[in-house]
Amino acid sequence: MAKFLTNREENYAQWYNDLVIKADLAENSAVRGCMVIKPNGYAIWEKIQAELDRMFKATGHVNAYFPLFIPKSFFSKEAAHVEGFAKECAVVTHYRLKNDENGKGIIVDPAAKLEEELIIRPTSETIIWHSYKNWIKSYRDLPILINQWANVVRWEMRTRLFLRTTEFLWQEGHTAHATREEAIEETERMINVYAEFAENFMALPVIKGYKSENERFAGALDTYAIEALMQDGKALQAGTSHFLGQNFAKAFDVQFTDKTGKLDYVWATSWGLSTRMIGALIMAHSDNRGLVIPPKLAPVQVVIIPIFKNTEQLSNLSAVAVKIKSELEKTGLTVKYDDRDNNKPGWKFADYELKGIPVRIAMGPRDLENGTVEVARRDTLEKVTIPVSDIISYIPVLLNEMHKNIYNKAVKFRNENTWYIDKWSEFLEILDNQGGFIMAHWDGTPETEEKIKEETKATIRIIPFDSPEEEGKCIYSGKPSKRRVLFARSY
RNA sequence: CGGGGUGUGGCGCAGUUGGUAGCGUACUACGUUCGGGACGUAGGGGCCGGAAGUUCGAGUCUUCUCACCCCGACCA
Repeated sequence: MAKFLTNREENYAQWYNDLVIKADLAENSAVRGCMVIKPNGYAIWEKIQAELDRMFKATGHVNAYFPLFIPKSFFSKEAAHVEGFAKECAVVTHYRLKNDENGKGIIVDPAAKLEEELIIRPTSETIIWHSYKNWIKSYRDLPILINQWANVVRWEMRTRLFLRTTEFLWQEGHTAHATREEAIEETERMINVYAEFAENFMALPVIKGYKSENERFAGALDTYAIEALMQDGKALQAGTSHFLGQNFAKAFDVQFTDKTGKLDYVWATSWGLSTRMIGALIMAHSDNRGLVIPPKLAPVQVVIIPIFKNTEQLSNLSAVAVKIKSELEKTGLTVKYDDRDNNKPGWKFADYELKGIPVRIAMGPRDLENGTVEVARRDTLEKVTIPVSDIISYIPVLLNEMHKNIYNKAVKFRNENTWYIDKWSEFLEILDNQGGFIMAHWDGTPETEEKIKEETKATIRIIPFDSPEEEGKCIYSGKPSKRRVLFARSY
């Protein structure tokens, strides 16, 4: 096994895996490709959930829940959709076990075979549209703006903690609209929500854009995505929003009567964001000391550590610490006071750095005498000593400042690793050396994209919304192109 | 599914030409410590991933098998 945090350049994947495990976020479970999300990891997910949920509700959405199982027949109604997911589905075929007559233990009871197999949802479009059919008769029933927090299963060949697990947690929004324009507007609205979330809460700069035809969601007319750059130069798709057109409405026969009394199919969108975001957070911000959790998503934002020789000193320190804790909590922060005496302060410092707690307040007898505390920030590891009376005003400002700093650092990294390239040789050279985002011209054909993928493993991550029009020649074919697209190797 | 690697106390590892398992860390107790991952003393914990075989004797050799990790293939 690789040594913890020592071989980052040699093997980023291993470094990442070690970090996840050392920081106590997750571990492999007994089930192939599945992970146990441990309390430290789940707490981050809960913060992500809370913020996203707030944003969804602010944009008019409500939560609901649909079944885990999807009858096989539902799944095959939309041709492109089944094509896209067929290869990675877990299928339930029986509903009962029994004791083997030959003493071989528990076996599947052959008599309990399901007449129709059930698919464990890889995504919920089909089962949701089956319900929507019954809910929608008139334009007055629209729009339907529903989100679901759920688990899904995709039987990928290769898995990695948080980034691609067989089972993962996510939210999936499924909306139904009376008009094409309204649905497109919703698709755009939600990709903007995701981008805003990434930047304001994850401190993660992202690029918004369209997916190319090859990379589009199975069954969508258009897929918008946000892409982020990880520290090893690979791209990570962090959230997607799909304009589904009338594909699912037609597949599930969902028609409504419009204002003029005419029948029409409903327009749809879907959008999702998963526990992969935790992976993005880890890979984007962490350093060789461990995690760096952006302050707004940190389950514990401030930890107070007393430095003491005996119980008398501890109780003197505790009196002050507890007061600081409750004062900070009144401002809405989550604060932990760690007065355990089974670990030395130095051990605690290192441990909380590994776990990415944004701010550490240390206080010992010397501070008590001077009426001060030592405040250390995780992002820069800088320490300052300030008067106790300043803490309440100091910490919130510091946390804001840290968010900005972490974000700016990520922006700087991305800018330094974004290349505007016009020569194929340079394209190859950059992929082999430092990686990163490559902005290059493309002739717009799936064939060219496919060939580039075959030769370099790089794909078009996104056609940025804000990519300006300019005349150019395709980096691969030399044919004319009107704008640059974003190429990268990805997870 | 192909290529490579690893399976030995909770975690990280060593174990030579086969001789009946050890180190670091963690854990327990006591004492001394406590401003950047403390120290001493004394303890507890492993039939060496599993199965079969060779042998007087297998962590070590052979065959089979399982699991995990990395690289590919695959991946809204």
